[in-house]
Amino acid sequence: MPKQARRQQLIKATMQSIGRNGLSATTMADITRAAGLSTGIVNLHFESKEKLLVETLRSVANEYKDGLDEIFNDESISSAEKLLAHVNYDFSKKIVNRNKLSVWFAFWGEARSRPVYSRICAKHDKDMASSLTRLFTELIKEGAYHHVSPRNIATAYTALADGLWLDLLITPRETSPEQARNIAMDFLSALFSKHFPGNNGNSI
Amino acid sequence: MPKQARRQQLIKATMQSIGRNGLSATTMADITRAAGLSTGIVNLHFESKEKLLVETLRSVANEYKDGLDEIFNDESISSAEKLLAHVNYDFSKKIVNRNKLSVWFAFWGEARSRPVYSRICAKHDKDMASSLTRLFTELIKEGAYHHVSPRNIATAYTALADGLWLDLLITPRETSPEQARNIAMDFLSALFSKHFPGNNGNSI
Amino acid sequence: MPKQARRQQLIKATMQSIGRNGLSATTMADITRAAGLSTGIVNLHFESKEKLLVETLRSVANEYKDGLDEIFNDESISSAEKLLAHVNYDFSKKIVNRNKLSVWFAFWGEARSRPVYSRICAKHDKDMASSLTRLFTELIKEGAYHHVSPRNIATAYTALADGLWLDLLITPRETSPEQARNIAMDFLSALFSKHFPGNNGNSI
Amino acid sequence: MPKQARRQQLIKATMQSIGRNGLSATTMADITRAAGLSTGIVNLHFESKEKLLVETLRSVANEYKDGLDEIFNDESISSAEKLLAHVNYDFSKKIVNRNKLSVWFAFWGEARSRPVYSRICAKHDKDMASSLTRLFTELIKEGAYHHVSPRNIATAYTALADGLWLDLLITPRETSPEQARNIAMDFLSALFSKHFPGNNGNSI
DNA sequence: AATGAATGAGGGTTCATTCAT
DNA sequence: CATGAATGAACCCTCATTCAT
Repeated sequence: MPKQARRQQLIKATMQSIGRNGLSATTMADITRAAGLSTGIVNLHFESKEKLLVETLRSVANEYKDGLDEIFNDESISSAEKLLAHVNYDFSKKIVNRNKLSVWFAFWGEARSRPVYSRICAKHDKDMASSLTRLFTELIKEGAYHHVSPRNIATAYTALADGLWLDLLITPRETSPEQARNIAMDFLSALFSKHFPGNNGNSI
Repeated sequence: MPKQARRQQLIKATMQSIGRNGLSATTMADITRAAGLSTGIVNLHFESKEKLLVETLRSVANEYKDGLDEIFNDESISSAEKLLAHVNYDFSKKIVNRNKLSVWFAFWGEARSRPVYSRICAKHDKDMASSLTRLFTELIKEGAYHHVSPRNIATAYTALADGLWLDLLITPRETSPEQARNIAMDFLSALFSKHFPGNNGNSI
Repeated sequence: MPKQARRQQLIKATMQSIGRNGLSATTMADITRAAGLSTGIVNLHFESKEKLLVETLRSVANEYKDGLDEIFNDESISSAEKLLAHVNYDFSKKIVNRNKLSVWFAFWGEARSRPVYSRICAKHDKDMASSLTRLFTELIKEGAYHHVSPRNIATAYTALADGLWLDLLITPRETSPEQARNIAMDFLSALFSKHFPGNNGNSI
Repeated sequence: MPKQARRQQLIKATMQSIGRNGLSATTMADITRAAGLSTGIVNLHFESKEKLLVETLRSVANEYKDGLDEIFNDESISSAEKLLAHVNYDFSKKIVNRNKLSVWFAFWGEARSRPVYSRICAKHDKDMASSLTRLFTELIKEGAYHHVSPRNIATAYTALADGLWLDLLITPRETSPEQARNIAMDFLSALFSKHFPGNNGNSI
């Protein structure tokens, strides 16, 4: 089995275990069992548990970013359409699932005391913010006058999405991805009513 | 020393350790050292580490709720003023500090796989949501016509605040509590321009 | 149980295990089992296995040195008598036994690649050499003319004793402590026939 | 590559690793890396690590013995000259070097608890002792009257040489092979002044 | 013959918990 | 009540060995 595939297999098993047991209760034995492999395999491919965890975080972050980049780089659609695609993406099955959300919150919980996690999360946030800011800047150029800076709108949208993810993670019975998506769209409608007029009321 | 005081002392030490070391690296020894007490003291007063952790989460949640209740129950101020006070409270020194934010995110990260944490967080969210919903309902009654349901506005605001807390936790150098507060106010201004006209642009 | 006594107990158990199993096959489990204590006890009292091993080496070295110091400091006997006592000591039951000899050779075998061991052994050798040199110097002063320097005689005696210990360790059936002692005495007789005339032939 | 050459290559790599890292820290990976070969190679040629180690000890012992046999079997020189050659050999570059001394002491340290090592060392000692005894017997026959038995002189010389090797291994900065050789010669001079008159004082 | 990815028993260490003082 | 020495299960990691290639 190719080296990269093995690493990916182990990262996937790690995400499963974090999803099922939480980060603090995730043991090497859990991970290797989930992968159907032997005890020593992680140290063979990642040197240590810690490095596997870091790669797992990086993997989730990169996967998220890659999906967004596809949207951002699509030159056939307008900025508003990109934003719409962004929201749909943020609350799609690919992103909103127990394992991946668990990974995000697990590492956010530890980030403050682990510089490595912190750096990865911070860089990710920065990347996301600058892409979104560009988008909002263009929307405003297109005539959507607004007194709030594009940068702050970007921060607000990201915060809103993260907060909605929390609801989806903790109270999945009371919040559906669909509802969360509509709430996010209502936020955009409130700010850019010309670009997103149609969603009004959907989130109810 | 009175029993309750000792328990409070240990809960405080736990918060400090979670703030400094993260939940997964917080040991009983860390906690008792931070409290200046001996090894066995936690098991004496809380039976187990797990129960101390649960009480710590409960303590942070209750403290937050108590502060809000004071605002909600203040009959001398209007709904709009209550909302303003709420926002100010959410980003005040009392709430936004390393230790307490660390506790929130630490337990959110583990909540999915620990029913006890999940239940506490879910109940807390529900309480907050219903108070906020009532507030937004009244604002709308007061003439702020809006097509989004009060319930969803409450969810959105809470999500926004949680997401901003994440920024304050992970990138404290790039986000100040003041900025976060202003972003939250901009959100309310966008929805309730009549009640909150003044903040426009402050968040820039 | 007093802290020092516990440490001594563990050092003794370590010596036993090194004597029985060799250094490389000595596990923490062996040591704690030999001491009749639990798994974690070594890390509680010595922090790590490595530190326990170092303390074990130091203990054997110090015990040897203490015994010799008693002889060296005894002002009621002559230099020649001290030397005689030294030889008797070197091949006495207190020094020549499986456990202690095993410790010496185990650490000598690892010394070259472990600076900590090396330093301890080197310091010990230096101390022994200077004491012995003083003794030989006095013997020569007392009229035992000799063309070999006292320092070199000391080195030679120490080397001879160490080498005889090796025989006692590896071929205990073919070499008795008594024989080894006599061979060492023959060596001294050859160099200081006036002081040690009587042993001639005993070693046969 | 011929089978014997490969085995020799691995034995050499083992000696290097024992010299550099010590026996207890010598892993199969160290050995195969030092040999520039792959992981499984040792088990292919030696079945197990243990057997490779035994062969390494045997190799060092045999090499030492072969060199001595050349001296013993040289019929063109006298017994005294053989003894002189023996001493020179014992402290020559071929014998006194980090790797080989490390091997000797490493296995001596483990010999007591490993019958295989013990047997090899004991046999080696016995062989050496009998050759040396023969030599000393002849020297005594040649008129060097001595009251100590040839056997014991042999034992003493061997012990002295081993002990000097220890100095060379542990405190190489304070003892040179040259000095050690001279000390050994002084020992022989003291016993056989007629045969070895010249070294007097060299060791100073 | 040689490789090196994979295995898994066994190692040292940590740490929540206990209990005699 | 409070202490802290002692316990031992469970953790992560190492490394000799195997075997498909």
